[in-house]
Amino acid sequence: MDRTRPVSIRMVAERAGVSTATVSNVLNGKPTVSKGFIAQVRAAVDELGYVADSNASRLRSGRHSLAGVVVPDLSNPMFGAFVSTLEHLARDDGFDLLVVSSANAPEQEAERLKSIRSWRPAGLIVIPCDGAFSARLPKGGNPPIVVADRIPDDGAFDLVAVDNARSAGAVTSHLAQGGHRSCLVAGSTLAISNVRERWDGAAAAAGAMTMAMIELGLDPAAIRRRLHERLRQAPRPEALFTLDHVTTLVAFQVLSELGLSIPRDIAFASFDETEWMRLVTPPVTAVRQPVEAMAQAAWAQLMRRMAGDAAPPQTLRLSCAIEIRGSTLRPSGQPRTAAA
Amino acid sequence: MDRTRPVSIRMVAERAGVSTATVSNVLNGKPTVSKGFIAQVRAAVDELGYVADSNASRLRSGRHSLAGVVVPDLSNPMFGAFVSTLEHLARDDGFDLLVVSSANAPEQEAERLKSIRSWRPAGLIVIPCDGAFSARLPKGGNPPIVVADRIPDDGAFDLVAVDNARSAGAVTSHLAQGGHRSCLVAGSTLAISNVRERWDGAAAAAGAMTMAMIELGLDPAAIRRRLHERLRQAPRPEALFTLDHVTTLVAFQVLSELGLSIPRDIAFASFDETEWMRLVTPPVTAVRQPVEAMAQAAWAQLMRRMAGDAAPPQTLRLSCAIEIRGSTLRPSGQPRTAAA
DNA sequence: AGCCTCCGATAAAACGTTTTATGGGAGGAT
DNA sequence: ATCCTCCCATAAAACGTTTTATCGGAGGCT
Repeated sequence: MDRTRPVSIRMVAERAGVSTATVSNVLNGKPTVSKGFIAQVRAAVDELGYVADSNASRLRSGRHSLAGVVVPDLSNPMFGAFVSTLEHLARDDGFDLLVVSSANAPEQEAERLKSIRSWRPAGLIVIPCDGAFSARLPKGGNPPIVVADRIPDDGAFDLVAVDNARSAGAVTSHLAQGGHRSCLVAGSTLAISNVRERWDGAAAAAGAMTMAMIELGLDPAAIRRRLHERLRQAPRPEALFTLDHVTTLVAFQVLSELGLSIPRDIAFASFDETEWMRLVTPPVTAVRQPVEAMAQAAWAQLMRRMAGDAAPPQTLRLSCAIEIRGSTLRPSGQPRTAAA
Repeated sequence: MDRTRPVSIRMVAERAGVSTATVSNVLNGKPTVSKGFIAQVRAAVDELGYVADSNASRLRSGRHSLAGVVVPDLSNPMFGAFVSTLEHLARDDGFDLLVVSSANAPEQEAERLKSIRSWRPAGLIVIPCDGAFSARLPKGGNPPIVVADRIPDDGAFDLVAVDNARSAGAVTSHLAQGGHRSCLVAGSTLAISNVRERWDGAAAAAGAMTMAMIELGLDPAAIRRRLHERLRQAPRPEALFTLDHVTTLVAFQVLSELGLSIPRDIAFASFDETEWMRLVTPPVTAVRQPVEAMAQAAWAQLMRRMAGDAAPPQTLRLSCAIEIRGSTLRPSGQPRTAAA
């Protein structure tokens, strides 16, 4: 409200009748200050509502308490949950978080990385928007970086991700065992390592089931158009497996628009669960990613790096839970041949 | 990766064979530098990958490029979308965003406000966790603050919110006109102005419909328990209107667990739409809040304040869209008396 | 009393910038 | 040739901290 210059350590010192050095010593808990002065300084701080300027503090001491987070899109609930978890962990360790979004656009990611570096964060946690991440890293002393969720094509980074291939494979073999004979796998783009790994894993576990992959892009309108087109072609696949959040959402709507009944006309499964998948009827079979655990692992690793750990880059793969639900269960007694 | 001290303006100056002042002048586009030196400096900057330290810069120049955001919970998609929009707007105006979450807890909010202030942001956008917000503001020179979504009980703030009462009233009268004779309104807590305003608005527009309000708290487990309990009591209300995101989600599940069919056994409407409400069958009637517009208005107002605008605090109320869907439509021809 | 030690407080330097004030050199006018 | 003006570059101060080095004084010892 009041637009005056914020109180500085000098004003506190003056009010307490001591030097700025003493104020600093009190606030940082140095044991060299006498009882009386401690009390005086505390009083002055309270009266003035003084909070030390973290920037100036960092400038002189070199001790950072700021970390940066770069995510593709904050409005995606999964990334929201990721950042939220991170924020709490960081807080517990005394760090604040600078959050930027790359909007899934490589140029924007590059620019954000540069601008975030101007704050000299002690460390960075990044979910890159595609595999070419390391080329966009500004050269010149970068802080420690932990890459999460999506794997860059090159570069030596600490990585935290999920076992995409295994989980996708589990879904595919579940579908195959359910008697489905063809499966369309839909994802945004193979430029994203997640999608690539999921497709590879899905294909590898297909068994006798016929598999096809379709790349739909990142724009919801385009996804919708392309999927409409594909699903109207004969023969229609007996199962649809969507590999990421946006694709799943649009696909579910498209199925409904085409009047296809799940799972009678087509089975439906998704990577990346969101809450609505439990709420619809039938509920949707989905791979639930351990977002909180991923955030936790990423932060823990970053803390180690910030503390000076110089071990070689480490990769961590977390396993997902497969939630089998009604959307992939064969309607009892209905032989598939009759429906197709 | 490399843990050396980041390049400073001094190294750039040395490499370019000029003084630090000249480097600064080049980078800030001061017109007083000769062509030749500009080129030399640019080259040195590129070679070293130099990015000026925003903190040191701010310290000397007094020009800030950091703003703070305080939200109750980043994992709530609505707040995620809010922050996401804010982030893009801020970016366009050259600001970075420090994001903290208060976890809907007053003490945490107070602590976050204090810690965020240590970064000396140029301005703050806050969604408070309850009405007592102004009491938690640290005293002593605060930056301009815009409060969004929830209205504090006191204090002179710029406010951006939605017309809760009118929108809730519209839902209630829609229910009444549909022939429902009793309605249970469920919300987290009346300590949140939104919930209070929505309840007031809903009650005011009830007409002949019997209204009851139930406060369920913020904890999902407790919400679930209390709602189960209430809905098993006779007489069961003919309609359920939930006033916030979490309550809605839990309520929808509870209805399903109790085996109640929507809208035959009970009509269902929600404030605060999320994407799944369009996906379930029947789709859920909901009030859609203009989250992006709210973020936009909040940021615009904050920009004005940061530019020095000293006009008296201003309140903005944005209007919501009411999405009438299947969950509140009377099953055709079925007289309600037969169902109840 | 004289000396040494130690404790506690402070003055001043340093961090990486921007800005103000200063200074030097080139060129034009007398 | 001398002087005056610009123009462009720089030295130095300043921002709000922390830290190092200094300094004064109280107390204990001979």
